[in-house]
Amino acid sequence: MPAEKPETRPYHHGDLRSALLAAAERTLRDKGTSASLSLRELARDIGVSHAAPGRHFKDKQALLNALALVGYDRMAETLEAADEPGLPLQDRLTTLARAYLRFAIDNAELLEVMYARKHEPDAAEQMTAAIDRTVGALERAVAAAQQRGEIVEGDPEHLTLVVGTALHGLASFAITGKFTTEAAMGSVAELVHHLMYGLTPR
Amino acid sequence: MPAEKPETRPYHHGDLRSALLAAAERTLRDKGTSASLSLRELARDIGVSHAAPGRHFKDKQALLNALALVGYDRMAETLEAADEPGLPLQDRLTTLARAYLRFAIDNAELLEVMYARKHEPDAAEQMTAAIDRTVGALERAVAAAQQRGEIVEGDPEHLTLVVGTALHGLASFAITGKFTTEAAMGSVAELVHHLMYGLTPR
DNA sequence: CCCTGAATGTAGACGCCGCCAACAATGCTG
DNA sequence: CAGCATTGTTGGCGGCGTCTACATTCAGGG
Repeated sequence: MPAEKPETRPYHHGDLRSALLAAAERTLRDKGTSASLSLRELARDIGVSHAAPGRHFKDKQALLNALALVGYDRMAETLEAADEPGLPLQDRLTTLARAYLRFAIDNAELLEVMYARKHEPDAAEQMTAAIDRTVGALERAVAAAQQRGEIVEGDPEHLTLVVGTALHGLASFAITGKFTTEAAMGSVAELVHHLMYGLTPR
Repeated sequence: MPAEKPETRPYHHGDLRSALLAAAERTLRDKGTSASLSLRELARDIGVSHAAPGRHFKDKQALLNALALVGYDRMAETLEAADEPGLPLQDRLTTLARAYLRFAIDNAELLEVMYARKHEPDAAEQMTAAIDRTVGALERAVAAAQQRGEIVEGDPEHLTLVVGTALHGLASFAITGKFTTEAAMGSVAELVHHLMYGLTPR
């Protein structure tokens, strides 16, 4: 019988790439910001050498990019799961808005990585595609309502922009601490109402 | 005649704190992101020792906080200068929106620092005050229009939120590259129109 | 006018980091 | 099963933020 555990580590991890992304997300949640996230620490947590991450991500930014894509995927899934195509637009938007806001608040650190203004050179197209998928949920809702004559005519993309910007802005405010979670969630219904009916009297 | 310039450096810089902030902003503009901003490099640029910045900012985050406050100040000034209180709300908002968007695009890196979700412990109140001053420009416009009966009744703060979130969201999209500058600027008028009159037919 | 303490800048060190290159173990495929 | 690509390890380089001890300058009261 060997003096030490023989199979402590099989030399090859098996799926180090996924393990790194998972560890990064967990650490991100704990530390609270992406700046204090170190490849060496991730490697330590997982139990591989400090240079091992380099085999899967050419540099730290590459890992952050991959993490952002994971985030977009998860966000799109969340929105698609929350969507209720049967509802009239106002209720449907309110539902989507709540889901987005909830996700943003629960994953604030991940959003920071996703919205970081620095993965421009490459990976930009993957990023764009991921964003479009997210916005798609809103766009479908708006387009459907428009076809039912529920809302004004015009380029659906422009109308979606109104909702998208408001929503994104609200989430930003909530994340950066201008609101409490409750205040932000509580504002959603009224916000959507104003978007639907405008600021001028009828 | 002395062999070397006698007054190359007066030992005490005079206003190192301001010099650091200025250098930081310049470097930020060049490098493009706040992550690659080093106290040691700033010190080198200015010509002081690597530990000198520590006399004015207890750590790197403290410098970023101060930089954020500078940014908020400048932004508020920009908005206040652009505001035209005489205009009807729609035009007034469009003007303010354009000014905000222009500032955001021209100072994208600074905005990244301002909206960073990490200076929570202290400095939070200064930050909040700075943000309120910025939002104040919008709030005044909305309140004035409301008093003139131009727009619906209700808590002005809530109505301002509608405009504020949409604006902030649009700026975020523009900054992170979802739009070109022109596309974003071109969307402003229509966006404000939809905010004023809503999505539902009249 | 100098003396003394507070501000401000310097020099050096510590530990951490990202990244690179050389080497070792493993998996895969012909 | 031989050989090559993949994956992980070790060691090292330079840069970073921060701390401590020390040097210089400034400012104000005797």
